[in-house]
Amino acid sequence: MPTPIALIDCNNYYVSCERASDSKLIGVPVIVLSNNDGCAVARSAEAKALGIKMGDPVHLIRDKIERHGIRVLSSNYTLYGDMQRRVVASIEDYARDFEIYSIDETFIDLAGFEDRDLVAHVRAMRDQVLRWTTIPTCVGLGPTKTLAKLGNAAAKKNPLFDSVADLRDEAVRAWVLDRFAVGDVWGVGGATAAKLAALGIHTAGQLRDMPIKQARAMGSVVLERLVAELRGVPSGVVETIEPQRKGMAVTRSFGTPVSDIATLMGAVTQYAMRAGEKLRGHGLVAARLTVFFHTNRFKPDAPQYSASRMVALHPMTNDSFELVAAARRGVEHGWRDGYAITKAGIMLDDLIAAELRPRTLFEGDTVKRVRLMEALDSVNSRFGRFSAVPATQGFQRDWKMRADMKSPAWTTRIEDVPRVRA
DNA sequence: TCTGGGGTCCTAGGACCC
DNA sequence: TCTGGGGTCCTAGGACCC
Repeated sequence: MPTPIALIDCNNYYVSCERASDSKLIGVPVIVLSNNDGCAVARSAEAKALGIKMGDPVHLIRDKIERHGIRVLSSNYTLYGDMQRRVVASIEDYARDFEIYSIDETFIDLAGFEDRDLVAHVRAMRDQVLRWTTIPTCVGLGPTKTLAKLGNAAAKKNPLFDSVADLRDEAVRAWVLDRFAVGDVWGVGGATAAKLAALGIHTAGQLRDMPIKQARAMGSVVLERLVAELRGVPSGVVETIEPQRKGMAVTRSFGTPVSDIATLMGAVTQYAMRAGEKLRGHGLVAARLTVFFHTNRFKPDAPQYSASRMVALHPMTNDSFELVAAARRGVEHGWRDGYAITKAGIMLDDLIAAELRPRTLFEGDTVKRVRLMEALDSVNSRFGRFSAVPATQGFQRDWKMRADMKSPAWTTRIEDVPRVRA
């Protein structure tokens, strides 16, 4: 019998975080938007009931928002990150090992707790999260990660479960799988769901019963493992040590389109500066940088253009100015006049720990540059991001993304902490 | 009349996730 | 006017080598 695994997942996470700080948002329909205020990425139960879907572009649901008085917020990642820390702290007593899977989900390895009533155990855990953070959660229990995830989804959807579904129980598991759409299974996306449908496979139960060889032929080892997991045979474990990161990106859509190279250079310079800061924050160096930019793909009638240029970084580096120089070279090579660019980004690949980086013969004075970067980071951390920037970044940032309805940094900036009148 | 087989490394692109 | 950002993993195919 495999070790039981639990998945705890916060309900409507971004909305719940906003409600933790502003009680006026409780009981009314609320949505939180993606970066650039583009689409709805979190919805309260009330907003879901009004038919707002995940990923709905906000400009297409304007009338609904006004008609029902839906509260709309820009995303506030500082707040969500800080709240995550608090959620994890509330879980710690209930698990010896866990894997933080995303900003609102954690897998828990329940090895060593098997002699307990695990349903009571996870109920106590979610009570603790609620008490300490006000954030409601659901929990799925199962012999594999896929089944824990599926149980979590069932607990969310079906009120019968009262927020906790235990799929270790064979009868419960079979009942849930037969009613669970195959496209909602973790790891089955649109492309795979379409192929499965052509074979008459529409439920998680049918996928579980698919011949393993056929699964392999259709969706390679990925689908093969998935079928095994649905049968209760683990093919992945709870990863308790954080893996070495392989790549890193800073990409943004523009608030208004950009049609001249100087402005694009300004934006890309800022992204490269930020990418350098992220690299140093993780103690890493990169071996290559890719810069890309493109026009608006949602407007097929407008002239389309897309460029992507890879630049090798040798020696490997996390020096912001080297990254900026590489990125600017890439933009120069890829630029064409006459297009309205709406998005650009920097990607860094082949990362390794800075102290493991290979040395080269002609490095110059790296000590000075390292100290310069340290000074830059400390200025920006003390006086706010982008206090010290290269002039090439420009001062007119007309392209910067929209975030018109962002809540204050309630929990992380002293001026924003709410006051309570005595 | 006849033109190998097998291995590694790298990259691009697809699919999926939250 | 207006459609996010940041990741992972896998495979196919080309280049190269002996």
